[in-house]
Amino acid sequence: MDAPRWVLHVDLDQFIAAVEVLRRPELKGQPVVVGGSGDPTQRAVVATASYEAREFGVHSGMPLRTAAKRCPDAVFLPADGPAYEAASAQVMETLREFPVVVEVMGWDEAFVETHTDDPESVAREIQDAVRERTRLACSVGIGDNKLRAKLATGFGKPAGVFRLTEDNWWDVMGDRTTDALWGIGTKTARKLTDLGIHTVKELAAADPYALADRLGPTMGPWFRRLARGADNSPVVGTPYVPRSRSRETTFQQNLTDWDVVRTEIVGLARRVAEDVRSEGRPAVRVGVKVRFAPFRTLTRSVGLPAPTSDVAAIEAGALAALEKFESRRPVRLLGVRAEFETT
DNA sequence: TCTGGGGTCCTAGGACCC
DNA sequence: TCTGGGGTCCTAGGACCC
Repeated sequence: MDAPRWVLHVDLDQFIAAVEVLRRPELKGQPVVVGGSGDPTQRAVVATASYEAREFGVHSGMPLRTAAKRCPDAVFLPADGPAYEAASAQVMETLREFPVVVEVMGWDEAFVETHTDDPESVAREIQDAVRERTRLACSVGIGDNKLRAKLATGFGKPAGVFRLTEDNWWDVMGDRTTDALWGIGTKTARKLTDLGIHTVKELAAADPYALADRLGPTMGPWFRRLARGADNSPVVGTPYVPRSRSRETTFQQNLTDWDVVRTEIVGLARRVAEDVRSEGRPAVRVGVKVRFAPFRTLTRSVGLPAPTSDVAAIEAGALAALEKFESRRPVRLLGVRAEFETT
């Protein structure tokens, strides 16, 4: 009677590039690179590259300058946040029309929990609905939990469906390197290699005490559970409650005048204060981030005397945090962050 | 590879208190 | 005052993700 629980992970294909191609059909089939202000000589990185651009080795996170070297004929476009937000909202609205729980994970992805005997059919229906409503293609991962659904999506791209469960976990994942797991990056993978652990299978069988010793009491055992595909976290449909709000800027030319640094911090603090006000909850702590040239990043923060959404108080907090820095070396980036109370 | 912007969570050291 | 042990809070940094 009760149909089994399935988690679907819905992920738009080359989302940002796809939105751009929709409003400029002449770009279809061309290498498109979106990021920064669209000027590849600026300090900025690739937000999304179309599949055609990826053929040239261009990928997200890569400096635009590098992308331009690898693919000089690519069309470079500025990132247009509001346009992507609008497209994303349409997609999420479409998902919510199904009798499912939707957890939004970002502009271009969401988890969907459903109870059905035929998850592939639900996945296809979702793909059709999204394509019909937004003209965007998505891939869907099907899993018996969120972790497996998320990893499954990668095997379904582009525009496909893939199911990853306890049954095929070892066949699909066992021999892959540990960084194939969601939550293991290059740093952790390297530490694991030092322990003689290279593959998912090896991590799953590793000594939990050795892992805890090297990677921490929480993270060590958690990585081992990841390698087994274990995850009992729920799909959460309730609105997301942010823990912090922040603003930061990388300057095209490093700042050398500390008066200018102070002015910029005040500007960022005002923007953050606006975000705090619109959040409707007071901030309890304010932090400042400084990236000195060439690339050393330091942070300092202060607790506020009392929880507040007041612009002047947040400004004063940011300036107090800034005063904690001793170095006056050239500055590449400045950021201001406000933290809300944790409940 | 001359390395964005917006987030989350964990860890570790020192301060402080009993 | 040659000095233990445990708990908690604050702060900075690191890793990861989209």
